[in-house]
Amino acid sequence: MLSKKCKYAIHALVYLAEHYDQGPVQIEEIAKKQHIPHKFLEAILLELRHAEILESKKGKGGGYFLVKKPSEVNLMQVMRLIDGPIALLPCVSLNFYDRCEECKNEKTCGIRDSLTIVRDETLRVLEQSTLARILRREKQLAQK
Amino acid sequence: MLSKKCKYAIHALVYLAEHYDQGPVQIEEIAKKQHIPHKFLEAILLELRHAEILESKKGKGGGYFLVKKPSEVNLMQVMRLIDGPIALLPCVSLNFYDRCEECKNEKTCGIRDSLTIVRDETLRVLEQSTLARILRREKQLAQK
DNA sequence: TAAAAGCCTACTAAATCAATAGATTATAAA
DNA sequence: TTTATAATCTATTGATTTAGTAGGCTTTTA
Repeated sequence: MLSKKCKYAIHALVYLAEHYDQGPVQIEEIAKKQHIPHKFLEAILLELRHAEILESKKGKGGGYFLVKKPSEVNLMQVMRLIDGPIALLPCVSLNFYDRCEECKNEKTCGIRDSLTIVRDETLRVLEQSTLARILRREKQLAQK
Repeated sequence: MLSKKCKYAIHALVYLAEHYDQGPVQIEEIAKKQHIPHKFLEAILLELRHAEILESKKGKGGGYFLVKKPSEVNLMQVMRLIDGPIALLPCVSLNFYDRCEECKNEKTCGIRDSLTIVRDETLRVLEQSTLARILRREKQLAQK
């Protein structure tokens, strides 16, 4: 399961994608609209800024805004950044690989083989899930 | 990520599938062969017994054995049992559903929509990953 | 009847999660 | 140039989960 932090991050990003190219949005506004604790959100947005997904402006009229286009930010990036590995075991992870102590032979491990398929399918879907796509889908669903 | 407990459970089950129809296997044997702490494994196997995947025999010559066929036990069942939800958010879970406090409208949530696809793909693969299939795959990989 | 082997209850140390507090720094407008 | 605004940084904290451990109890079979 995703951590609350990661869920908050996604909601905040979708909100900022809705306000793309409309100038900075204050933490407080996002916090209120998305029901996220202000101080917690502060830390999350800072992390997204360090990852160069967001940028910020201080002082009056300041706030956060997307530096990447909504079509260039996807859930795979965000989840890896906030929660770490997407694979179900470290020995199956692409970005956070760690060898499996139990396995005698990683090459012939049947569990690993199954979980590699899960990983690849998951990555494929998450990579396609851009902020732009999420917004588009929301509008589609709202019309019905 | 899966918990260690869940990883241990899967390894133990694969081991028992290898010894299917060969009488009870003692906890100690599985613990040693799979490098799992004895007492921890005890608790895990008990849980699998309560879920009617395993059965046990007490006393000398006792131990654990599969009651289901290796082709009837899959990773979806085991993961749900040990780690709970497979979906990435509670509001997307089939077996552990919990409503999302942040969303105004769950029906039109674009995040939910993406994660529902991830869930379905993951379930599809995990359900196909039976103990029988894992064993078969290990033999295949070993031959190469 | 004694040894073997699983069963059950309780406890604990360490890590992670979900925040909160408070002081600091940068910016813009008055 | 001051003041209000808003992000930044450091640090601490309580709750929960994870990954076990300890120890006695019960059942079975040789």
